Amino acid sequence: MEIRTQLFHGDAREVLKQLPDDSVDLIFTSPPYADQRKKTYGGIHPDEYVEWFLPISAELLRVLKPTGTFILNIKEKVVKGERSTYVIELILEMRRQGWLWTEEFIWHKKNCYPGKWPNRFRDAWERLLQFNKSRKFHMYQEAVMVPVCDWAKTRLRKLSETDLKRDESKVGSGFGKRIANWIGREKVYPTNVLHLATECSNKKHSAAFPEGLPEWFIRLFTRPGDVVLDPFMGSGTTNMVAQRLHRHSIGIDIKKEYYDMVRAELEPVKLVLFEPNESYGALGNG
Amino acid sequence: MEIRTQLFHGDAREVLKQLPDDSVDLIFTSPPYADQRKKTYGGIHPDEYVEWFLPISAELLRVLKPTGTFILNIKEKVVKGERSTYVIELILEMRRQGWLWTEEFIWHKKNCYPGKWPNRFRDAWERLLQFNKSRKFHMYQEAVMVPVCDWAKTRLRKLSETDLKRDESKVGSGFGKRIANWIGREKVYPTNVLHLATECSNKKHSAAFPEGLPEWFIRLFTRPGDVVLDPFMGSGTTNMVAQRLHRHSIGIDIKKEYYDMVRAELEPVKLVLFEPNESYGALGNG
DNA sequence: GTTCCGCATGAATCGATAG
DNA sequence: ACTATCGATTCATGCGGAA
Repeated sequence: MEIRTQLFHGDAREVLKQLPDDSVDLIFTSPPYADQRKKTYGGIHPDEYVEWFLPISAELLRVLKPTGTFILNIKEKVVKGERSTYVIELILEMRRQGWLWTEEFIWHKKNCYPGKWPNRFRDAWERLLQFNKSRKFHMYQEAVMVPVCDWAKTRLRKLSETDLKRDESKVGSGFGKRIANWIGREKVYPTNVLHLATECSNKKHSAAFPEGLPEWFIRLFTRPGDVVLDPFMGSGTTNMVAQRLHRHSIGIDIKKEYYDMVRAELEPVKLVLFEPNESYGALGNG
Repeated sequence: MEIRTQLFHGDAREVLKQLPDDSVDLIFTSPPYADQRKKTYGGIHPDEYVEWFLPISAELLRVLKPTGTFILNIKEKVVKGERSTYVIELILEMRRQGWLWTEEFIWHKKNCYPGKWPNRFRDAWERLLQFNKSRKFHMYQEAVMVPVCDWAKTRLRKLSETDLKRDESKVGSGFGKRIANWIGREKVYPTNVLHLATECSNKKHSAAFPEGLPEWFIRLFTRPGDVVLDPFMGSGTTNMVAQRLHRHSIGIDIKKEYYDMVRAELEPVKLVLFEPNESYGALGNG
């Protein structure tokens, strides 16, 4: 099967208008957090965040198939000692827009940012908000089943603590490279808590989230040949994983630097490129 | 030190009015969850939940010391395939009431309720919303420090007692010996994710949360001799832990059956009982 | 080819200092 | 008074180099 990876350089608010209605199976994205990443993106003030995001989510609602799913990775920052409320306000506003707030997954970050403060602990989790267009959405639960946890007993004696620890962290995601070893064993369905480590000091590309995160949701909500969209692709993790899993994908980023980087890393034969100075072609469904 | 445990039988909305201003150091509670079935005793309809809770949170704001903390254990239900929004609406309304939404802890339930649904996974987490009256609240972080590396802690908890007590000579791998080494290691501050198992032990009454949950917050936000309040005490887990940790505590429940049960279980000499037909005495501060 | 050890690096947050 | 910038704090992880 020929897999297309379409990259766009431009503002998500504008580029999304070029995409046809009901054409995407999964939207997985991690938009710039409020006042975060000022150097790379502009940095949106917490008070303006909902207002900024709503036009985008309106377009996302339009391009998503009725059976599709939108996963929004986000976490509110602390302002003056309080958690900001823009994320929960966004949930309420998106429901008014027509979205269904189906579920909230938790990404439990195994290695969170260090630090010590007198009034709070380190923040070790982020939200993965699941929105849907209708109650009848596609979900392929078997694709993310995890082995039962009796493996530990058999491996405990052989492995060093270091190996044990590292294997375990991968088991939490269900996507350790040793997963092949567990094929044939009894498997169970996962929960709505994902236990992954952030990928730090990965020199090639520093992503906001580990590959295991989009991988889990791509497996869960799409099949090979489906279309995955990330309107804030950043280093392109979502598109890279989609390509590896044989899903078509669309990536958008406002930063030329990211656009160029992802273009260089993804397999060229599968790429379809769109730049602002070109005329946008019609996009077919996957 | 003489520790008082005051139990009230009655409606929290009424009983709380009897408590003096600025007299409580920590409120830890898990209120009755919303229930769609209107007939259910004690259940509040999701649409009426915020309206029902706000008068109570107003009283809680009054009785809490300016340096105190309110921990609200709650999780929204699924209604017609969607997560209800009453919890996030409650956060917004409580802020308007004057509360500061300081933090949201996650209780990651190690063994969550089993089950399978076509469109969602098992729910393995609950919210622990931290509200404060002012930005200067007491926090005793050293009381909840954990051994280095979360995996070490997890490993320790997972091991059975025999594993821990086992003579190192019997363990060819040296695993037991290494466990002992970790115990003496340096400790670090925890994160805002708590990884506790639900208690499925042989308890007569099923508690909404394990003892470890109130214990962690009681240690974190109070010192011995401080006052802990649970306006929906249920089986009295919060008060039981408070008593064990030498904190004064106040428990309220509308169900006579719970009130009687907790009264029977807590150490009688430390109890101060209040029933609706008695005149409420003045309550001293801890 | 393993195992072990050292080190850089994070979607962070606070408090102080400066405009 | 209010916002902007900066240093200090802190720890799990992956990577590279050494034994």
